[in-house]
Amino acid sequence: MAVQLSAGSIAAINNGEKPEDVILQVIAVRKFPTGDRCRLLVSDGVHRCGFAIMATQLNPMINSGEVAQHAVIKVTKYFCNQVSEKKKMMIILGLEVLLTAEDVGGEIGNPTTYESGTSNAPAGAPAAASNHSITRPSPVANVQRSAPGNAPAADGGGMMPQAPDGFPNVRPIQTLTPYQNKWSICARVTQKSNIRTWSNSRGEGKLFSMELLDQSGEIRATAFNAECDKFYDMIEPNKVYYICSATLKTANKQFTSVKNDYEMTFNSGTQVVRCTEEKSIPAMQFDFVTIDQLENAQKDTIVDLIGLCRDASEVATIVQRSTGKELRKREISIVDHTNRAVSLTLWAEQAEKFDGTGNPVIAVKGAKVSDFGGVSLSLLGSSTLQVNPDISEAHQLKGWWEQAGCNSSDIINLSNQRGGAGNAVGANAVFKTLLEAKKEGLGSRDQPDYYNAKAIVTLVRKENILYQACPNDGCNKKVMDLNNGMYRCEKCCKELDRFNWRLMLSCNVADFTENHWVTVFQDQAELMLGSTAQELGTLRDENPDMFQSIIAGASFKEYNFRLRVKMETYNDESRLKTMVMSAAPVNPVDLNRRLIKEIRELSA
DNA sequence: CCCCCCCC
Repeated sequence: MAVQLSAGSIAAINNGEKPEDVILQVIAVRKFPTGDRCRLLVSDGVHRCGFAIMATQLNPMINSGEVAQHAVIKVTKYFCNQVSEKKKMMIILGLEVLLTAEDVGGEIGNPTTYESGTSNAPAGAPAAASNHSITRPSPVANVQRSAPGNAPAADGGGMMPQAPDGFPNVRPIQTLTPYQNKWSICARVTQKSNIRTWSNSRGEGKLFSMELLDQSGEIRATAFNAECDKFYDMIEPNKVYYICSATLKTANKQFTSVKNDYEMTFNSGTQVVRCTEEKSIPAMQFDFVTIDQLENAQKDTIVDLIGLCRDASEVATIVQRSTGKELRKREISIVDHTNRAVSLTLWAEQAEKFDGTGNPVIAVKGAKVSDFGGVSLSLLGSSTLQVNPDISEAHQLKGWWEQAGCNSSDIINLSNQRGGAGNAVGANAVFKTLLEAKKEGLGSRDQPDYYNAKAIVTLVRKENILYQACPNDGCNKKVMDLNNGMYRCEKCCKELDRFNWRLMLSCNVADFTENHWVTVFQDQAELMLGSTAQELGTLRDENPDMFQSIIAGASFKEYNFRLRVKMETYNDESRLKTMVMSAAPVNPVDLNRRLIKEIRELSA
């Protein structure tokens, strides 16, 4: 066998040595009853020992079956925790699989169970590891020896920065658990929230939270009330800090995408000191998806994304339905080399400060996927936005844009600006048949329901499709013709000498299950009739035949509709009203794209 | 001790 187990390394590690690149055989994999941590029973050919814990970010290797019983692994990065006086834990932060379970097919050698306190490797086994710890003295380890009160063996092979005075030894974030309290970390703040207040039955207060990153992993930390005041100003995003003495508790995965079983709460004893020797601490880590991958992303997924800002809207004010609060937002359209564009909504300060001039590269961490308009993205309080980050992906995108992207005529927008079913790309768009919508009772609650449906226009009611509307900006209320060349708007309380024609169609739409009457306003109606309201207003009197034929011509076309259903009460009578939010013609190009995709999936 | 993250 070409691969040799690191005989004696289990004893060496338990004796406080730190051999590098330890080659071990996996004897068993055990899942912890809580969380998703895994423990390995490993063998070095001499001893077997269940002291190895896998960092959770390595779990994919277990789930994929790479790390399985009998596989031979090389542990490239690890860290030791002293659990009790005689007991150590080896936390595996990095490993390579040298031989798969099939390659090996059984247990190598005849190892005996390692008993803590056993002196060295038995005679005959090479002391594979001991040289390393002699040739690579660790400054942190030296500090430990001179400070016997501290927990020993906390350096992870001499890679950890030196803690400042009064701080316990620096540990990798991945090794923190609620069961030890003598630790420091040296971590970069990759995300910092605003201060938020809360008030509920359990009380009220304020807090801010942050995400901390080092070489081993990440953790979320929260500072409440007094600690919120104490640390909010000093903690700056992207800077590196030593942190010690905070409370650890199990993270509720429901509320966070941070990859750690635990999270940190600052307490009155928590200390934070800026670290300026920060080179070894990684910067923010992105896990970018390309925009074409969003077509198949589930709604509410959290994603990292990088692309060029091809367009940005002005800041708009909207009213939050639940609270009546005014919110400010800005929509920006992001493109990447997959020739796809997606809309990203920025909120509040981020919306106001954003400057899209010059097509900057936008890197976003932790944006939420929404099914609005097909697929779109929204920033959350926990998201981070970087403009023109100095990373290779950004430079590549800039190059793509200048060479090809800016001239590309075939960029497909996954988010329809009209806010509707769009091109109906995106498996997440909720499509229903008209019968399903009816059976599910959509629109029968207080709030409107929205859904997408593919349907054919069967009939457009000819009567009253046009009305004379107030031309004042954003008013569009029906005006009263005073028959003296003047038109009165009751909303604006003004008499004006002109009006705009506006459309309000009543259409019957049908799919193979059911038909509904729907109302279609201006923009969508113009699209469906292929004429502007102004043209139609003129034609109605000047060329009634053509007017009629335009209306007739709107029938028997197929659309992906975005529909809004709401119960409306008029004269004590309640009935469901369906309104067309958007209508995207089902065009052959999109059909072909979807067919090709479906065929690929079927043949895969 | 929060855990909301909006609107079309």
